[in-house]
Amino acid sequence: MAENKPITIYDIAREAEVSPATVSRVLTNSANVRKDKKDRVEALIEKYHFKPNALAKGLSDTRSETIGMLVADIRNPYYAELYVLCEEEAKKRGYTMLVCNSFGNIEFETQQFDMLLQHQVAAIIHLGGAVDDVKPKAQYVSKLNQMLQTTPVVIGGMKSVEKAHYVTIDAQKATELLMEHLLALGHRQIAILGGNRSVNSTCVKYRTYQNVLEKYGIGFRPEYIIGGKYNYSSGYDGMNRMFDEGNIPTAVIAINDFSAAGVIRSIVEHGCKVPGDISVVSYDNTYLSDIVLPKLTSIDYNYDSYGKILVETAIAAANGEEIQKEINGVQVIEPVLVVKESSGAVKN
Amino acid sequence: MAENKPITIYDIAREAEVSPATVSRVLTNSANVRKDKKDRVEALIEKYHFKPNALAKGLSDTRSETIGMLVADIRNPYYAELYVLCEEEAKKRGYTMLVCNSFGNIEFETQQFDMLLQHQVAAIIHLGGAVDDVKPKAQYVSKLNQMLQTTPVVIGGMKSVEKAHYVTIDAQKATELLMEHLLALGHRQIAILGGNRSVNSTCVKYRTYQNVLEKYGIGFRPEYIIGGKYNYSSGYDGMNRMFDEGNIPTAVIAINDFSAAGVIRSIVEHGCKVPGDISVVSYDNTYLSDIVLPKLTSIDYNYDSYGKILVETAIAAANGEEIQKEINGVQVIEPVLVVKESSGAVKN
DNA sequence: GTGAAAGCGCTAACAA
DNA sequence: TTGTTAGCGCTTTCAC
Repeated sequence: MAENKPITIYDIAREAEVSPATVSRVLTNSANVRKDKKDRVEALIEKYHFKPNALAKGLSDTRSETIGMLVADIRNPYYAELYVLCEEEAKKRGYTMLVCNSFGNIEFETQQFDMLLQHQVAAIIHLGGAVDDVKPKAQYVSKLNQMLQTTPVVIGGMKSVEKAHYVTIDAQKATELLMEHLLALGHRQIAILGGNRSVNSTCVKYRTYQNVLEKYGIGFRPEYIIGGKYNYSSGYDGMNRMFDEGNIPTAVIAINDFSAAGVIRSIVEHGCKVPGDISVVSYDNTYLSDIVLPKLTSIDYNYDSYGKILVETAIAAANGEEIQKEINGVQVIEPVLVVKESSGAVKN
Repeated sequence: MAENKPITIYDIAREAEVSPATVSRVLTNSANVRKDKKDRVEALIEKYHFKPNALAKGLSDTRSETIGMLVADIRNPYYAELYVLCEEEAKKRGYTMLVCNSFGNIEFETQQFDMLLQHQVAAIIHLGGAVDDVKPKAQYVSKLNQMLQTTPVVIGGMKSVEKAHYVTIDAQKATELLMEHLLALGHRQIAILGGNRSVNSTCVKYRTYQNVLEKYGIGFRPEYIIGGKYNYSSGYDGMNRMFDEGNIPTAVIAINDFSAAGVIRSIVEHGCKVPGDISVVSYDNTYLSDIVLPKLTSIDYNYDSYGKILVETAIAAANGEEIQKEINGVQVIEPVLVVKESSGAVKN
């Protein structure tokens, strides 16, 4: 069963007739080494497929080269996409990503933080879960503060604690884009569906929704705000409820692509057409939005730069650098409206 | 910027007036420690939120407690699901998962393997990418053999190298289930769409498809085998081609849920109904199959036990144990047909 | 330019 | 039961 003892710089050093320190030097390229020695060492590294032990490196270095990432659920394409982009950027800069899931459970979240801490990550990127609470849980805030004593944390969410770094989506702008798009199409009966008011961004979305209605002098109907979760069923159930109660809007804003898919199913099952009878738009523009039929008009966040900013900020913070683009600890991600098939002119 | 020096077992030891070894003992629960000392140590651990440095532990231990996992693309719900289940099982057993993506690129794959090796993972689980090649790439086989000298590898795919462990889906059985389901519904014009013959499981699926046709005395039509990739467009384009060429089957087997979604779009765009005019079934039964409209009849793999087996096997192999359930290095995952909405009786 | 040696934080003999 | 000590594999002064 695979039990060859892995080789070390000592083995290389011995065979190359140099000191371990010299091997280390060529490995890290940290100092000049005479050509011939360097060549000999490199040849042996090649010969044995030698890979320096990352644990030992991390131990002696003090500085680690891995970035921890805690997301709510990697199965959600929103997080998966962001993670992949972060990994790409991290790799480009010589870092490794260590991801894990919190599944929105605060106990679990704390455990995962500890795990990341134990692995001496240089910084932590945290998306989803406790970061999104309108009223942050005491346990989370205290854990966060504790972590911040040793490890910088970059949070995708609204600002809560002073020392952390924030990269926040402009949920207000996102909602305005959606509303203005629908209003321009002639919609006046607009519902917003899914999500929980205790979640910061959702709260902002709901509020902005109301503000825009008011601004355009459109009466606000509480039946048009249907809370829920962030999954398929929540969209499906919510829309079914509107049908059942006879409150049928001409357009629905779904809290994300999953719930939009559920909304569409409900609409179709009720014999209506999207967007012919009812328009459906959503936040996130994950690949789901292109798989659903019709393709979803949705809010994109320019994921490429989002991921890049997260990692850049994490690395900069890990090195104790100032983050230039940060205003009062926050960087803002601009949402972009992507119009596809699920929204159309209001039916007369 | 977060620069408090992290505390160590020495700090704890000093303050508790015991030796570092004793602190280590309570940490690992590896030996009896007198109650009062244990209490003092635990109190301090609590007080300082002390978390032992996983790198140091890994270094001294010789044995690491992390399992590396290399998947083709974590954004694919098939891999994401499996990863999450593996993480769960690993956690239950005190292991940490370190995931990364290969994106089907052999160079990249090799790099990621090296990264995992450097991190001294106890074992590697490898899904997708090079594992699936009908004719394994020389570079892959050589890398695999090199890794196997020090680290056990569990592969989700067909057997290629002797020393590795395999957990293989029974693609033949899966295809038989699909075919028999469609045949029972009266279909005789069945197409199979998407995927590449150079991929092992796909190859088996194609072959079995032909065998079943033959067994039932149904003429095989080459126009009904449409290769492609494993994504949405490949399903969409492939189905469009069938319409264009006038080869319109009454049922389509899509290589996975993504391509099935594309197939459905094409069908709907051509004014036909699923399953009224054309039935569509697929492999994998990821959550996509429930989001698509109609919900996809699909092949499930009992992911729970699949993930569990992967991790169990990895850990057992890491500990040099025999894998009981293995037959000649291979464990087989039984596919299960899940009938939903996208398949129905053939149209008369 | 290069080697010797100390140290990163932990575990695991080995003594006591 | 507990402390002392010697590593684990690497980096990094500090001399030379």
